[in-house]
Amino acid sequence: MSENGTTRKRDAAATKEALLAAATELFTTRGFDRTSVRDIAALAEVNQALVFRYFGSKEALLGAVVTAPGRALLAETPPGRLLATLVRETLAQEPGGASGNLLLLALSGPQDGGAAEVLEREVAEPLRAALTARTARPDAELRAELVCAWLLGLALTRHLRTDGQLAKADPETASTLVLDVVTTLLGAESESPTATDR
Amino acid sequence: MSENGTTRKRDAAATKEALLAAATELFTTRGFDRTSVRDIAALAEVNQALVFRYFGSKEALLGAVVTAPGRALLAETPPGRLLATLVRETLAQEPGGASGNLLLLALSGPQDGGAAEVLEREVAEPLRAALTARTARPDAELRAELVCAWLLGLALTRHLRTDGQLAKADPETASTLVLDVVTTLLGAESESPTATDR
DNA sequence: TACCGTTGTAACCAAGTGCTTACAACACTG
DNA sequence: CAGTGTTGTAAGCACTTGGTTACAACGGTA
Repeated sequence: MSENGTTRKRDAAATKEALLAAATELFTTRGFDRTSVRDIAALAEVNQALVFRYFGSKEALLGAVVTAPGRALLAETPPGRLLATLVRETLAQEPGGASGNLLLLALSGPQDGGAAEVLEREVAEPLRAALTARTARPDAELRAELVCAWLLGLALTRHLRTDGQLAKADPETASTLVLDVVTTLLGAESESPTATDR
Repeated sequence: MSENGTTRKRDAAATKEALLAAATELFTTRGFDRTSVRDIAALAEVNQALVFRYFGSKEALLGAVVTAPGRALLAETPPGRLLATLVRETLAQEPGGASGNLLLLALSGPQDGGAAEVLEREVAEPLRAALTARTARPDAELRAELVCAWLLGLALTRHLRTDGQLAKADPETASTLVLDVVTTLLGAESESPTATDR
């Protein structure tokens, strides 16, 4: 029996999801190492042994947490709109919010087989491909990577500098500014640079 | 006596520095939580209790580690050259190297009073000031922050994507590309955009 | 009803953590 | 020489960690 004296309802799917939600919350706010399996289980109101039953290990739980949003984003966004969508969503995200935390979590995690790899495979790589395809320049790939780097920096800046200009500015204004420059960098093959990627 | 049977030479300054060097090495490669005080002491070939004698706590050691390079860079670079210097050094840093690790360490650390704050105060803030001063535009501050964000993204991309285009490309080519675009963004008040900030 | 696989629980383990403390070895000063 | 403050050492404390295990409660089936 749990601390309240009753035995929990038997619902594997529900407890698995509760665990996943709690882990996402704690990993993104405190980081991986500063979050214990017991913390996660407590927040999910679940016995800590169940983490190992359902996910195998703490590390695997992290994998599950970090894989989900990447796949979701890629699944629901057509490749042609990736750039504009990402720029707008990046600059519209709440400063200090969860998605920025998740990004940092992924980046500072283990390089191989970890969160960063998923992010690279599921988001960055398709994005670069889409950007590269837009231009005929010989150094298209480099330029695409420069743009991706900017996107990364923008996301982190918006997340970390909660009272900076980027956080205060109108998302649409900033997006336009960025997209203009990006268009220049990628080679303005379009006549209406502000409406690219549509 | 230490493990080899002898007593260590008495040199407070030297052991303190050895500790600092070892901590920098381990913190940047493994991260803060995955590095134990005993690990640091072992690498420095010093008794672990000395960490607490000289730095007070593990957290304070991190502070010392992270404060040093920021102050050094700002001290030896004239404000007018900050941008060009940073772009060039960022794009010339060895992929996967120490400075990128230090950056990630700072960003994922605690927000308040931690490494990120020092970095902001000692590097980012003066840089933004220098960039803002260059332009008469009303949204100069926003544009400066966009540039800083790019710099951050570039540093991280170069660090993390060790076999990406940015890592492979000629640093000077990439720098020129970036500086060109940045000059456009900040308003091309100069006649020779590639030689800005000199 | 009896059975059995699934789900949940508590107690536990071995290893490691940051940090403290009592003490020994040394280098100075008088 | 004795006395004193500094530097280094070993042992240990109190606690947390990820992970395991033996077992109880349950729900479906036959």
